Amino acid sequence: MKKKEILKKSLLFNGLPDEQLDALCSISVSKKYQRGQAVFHDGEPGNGFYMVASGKVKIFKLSTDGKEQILHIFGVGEPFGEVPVFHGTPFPASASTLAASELFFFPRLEFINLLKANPSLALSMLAVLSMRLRRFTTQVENLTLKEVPGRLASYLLYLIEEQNREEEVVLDVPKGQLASLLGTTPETLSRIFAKMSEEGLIKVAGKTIRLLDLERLRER
Amino acid sequence: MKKKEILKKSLLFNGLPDEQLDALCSISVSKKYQRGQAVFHDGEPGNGFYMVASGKVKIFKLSTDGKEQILHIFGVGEPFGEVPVFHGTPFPASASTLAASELFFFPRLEFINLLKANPSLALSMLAVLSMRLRRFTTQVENLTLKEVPGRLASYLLYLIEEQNREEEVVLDVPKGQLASLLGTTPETLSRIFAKMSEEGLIKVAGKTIRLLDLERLRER
DNA sequence: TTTATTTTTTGACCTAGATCAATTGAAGAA
DNA sequence: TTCTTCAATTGATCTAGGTCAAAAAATAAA
Repeated sequence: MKKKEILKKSLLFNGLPDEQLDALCSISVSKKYQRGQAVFHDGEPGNGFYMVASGKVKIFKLSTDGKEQILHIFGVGEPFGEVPVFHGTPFPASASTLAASELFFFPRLEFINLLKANPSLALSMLAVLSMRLRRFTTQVENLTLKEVPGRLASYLLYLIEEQNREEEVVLDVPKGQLASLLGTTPETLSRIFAKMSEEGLIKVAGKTIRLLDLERLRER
Repeated sequence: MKKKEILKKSLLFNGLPDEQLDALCSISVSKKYQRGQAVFHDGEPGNGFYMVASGKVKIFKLSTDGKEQILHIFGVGEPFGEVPVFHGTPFPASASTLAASELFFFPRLEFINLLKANPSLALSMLAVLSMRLRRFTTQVENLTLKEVPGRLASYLLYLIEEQNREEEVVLDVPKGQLASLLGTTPETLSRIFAKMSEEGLIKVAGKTIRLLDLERLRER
C-alpha cells in the first residue's frame, strides 16, 4: 500500500488536508525491520517518532534481573516513541518488532515545524497522547486492582472489541508475550487458561479463543 | 498570590508571552475545595481541565470492592484532567483533594481556541502529556517489576529529588495514602518501614524520613 | 486535660502466584 | 519423515504480601 494511504488511514493523521499529508509523506522515512529487531532502547535519546506501516511493535521495560513488562503493542497506523519529541528526555522504554515490520520515521524538527503551522495536527497529536494516558490508567488499574484471571478477561474482551468479533478472538501475540503484557508468567497464564476452560468460560484452540460466556468474563 | 503569577510559574504556561497569560487568566475560573472533596469522578464527562493553585489533589481508581489505587498526586502549578479535553472521552479516573485547595478550571472550548491560535501553547501541552506518559511508564515498571520495598525506595529517592534535599524528606501524604500510591496496604508498608529502619537504610520520625544510605536504597 | 476518633503498628494466618524442574507438544530444518 | 529447537503445559514447592483482629499512637474535639 502507498505511504500516503497508510498515513491517511491512521488515527493520528486521519482527516488532515491533502497538502499536509503530502508534507508528512515527504518528511518521513521508511525503515524495514526483521522480526524481533530492536527499534530503540530505554534511555536512548530520540530525535523523532515512529508509525507502524506494517507488522507489530512491542514497547517494554526490562528489570535489572531480566524480567520484561510489555507496556503496549502497536499495530498498523499507530504512532509510538513520541515522548522524546515533545519532552526532550530519552525514551522511557524500549521498542522492538514482534514481526517483520515497516516503520515510518518522523524526524523531530521537521515534524514540530509542521505542528507549528497546523494547529489541527497538534490537536490530533494531543488526542493520541490523551488516549495513551487513558490506556495507561486502565493498565495500572488492571495490574494493581485485579488479579491475573481478571486481567486476562479484560484483555480478551478488549480483543473482541478491537477485532470486531462476536465470540471468537485471535491472539495477536504468542502466549509468552501475553504473559509479559499481563504482568505474570507463562506458567501462571497457562494454568489460568486451563482453569477458565474447565469453568466453561472460554475454549482455547491454539491462538484462537472462543469466549463462551461474555457475561461472566465481564464480572471478573 | 495572584492568579497570573501562579500560571506563569507553572511548567505548562511558563515562558508564554504576557498577552497569552492574560487570555488564560480570563478564560479560567477559580474554585475552592475543602480537604477530601471530590473534584470529578471516573467515567464522568469533562468539559475542561484543572490546575492546582494551592493544596494537593490525588487522581485514583477504585476497584469494585472498594480498593483504591492512586495514580498520581498533583501539587501547585500542575494541570490534571486533560484527557476528556483532547480525546473527548470521559474522565479515566477520579480526582479529589488531599488538602483544602484552590483549583483553576479551564473550559474546553475556550482553551482549544487559544491552542489553535498559539502553537507554542500546544507544544507545552504536548510536553506536559509526554512527561505524564513517562511517569506512567515508570509507575508500571515499579508496580510490576519491583517489589514493595523497591517501590518505597524509588518513591523516597523521587521525593529527595523533588524536594531538593540531601538526606531528609518529608512525606507529602499520610502513610495510608502512600500505601495506595505504592500499590500495597498500610500494614505491609508499615512493616517495610520498620524493616528498612532495622537495616539502617532510613530513620523514620513521623512524616520526616532521613535517608541513611542512598547507595543501598538505589539498588533496591 | 480528658475523651473520642482516626491512623499506625504489631501479631497470626492464609492465599495468589512465582519459581524450579520435568514433560509434552508444536514448528522449522535437514 | 526424522531431528532439533523452542514454546506450552503440568506438577511440586515456596514466599511476598494480603487479610483479619487487636493494641498502641497520634489527632482532634470537648
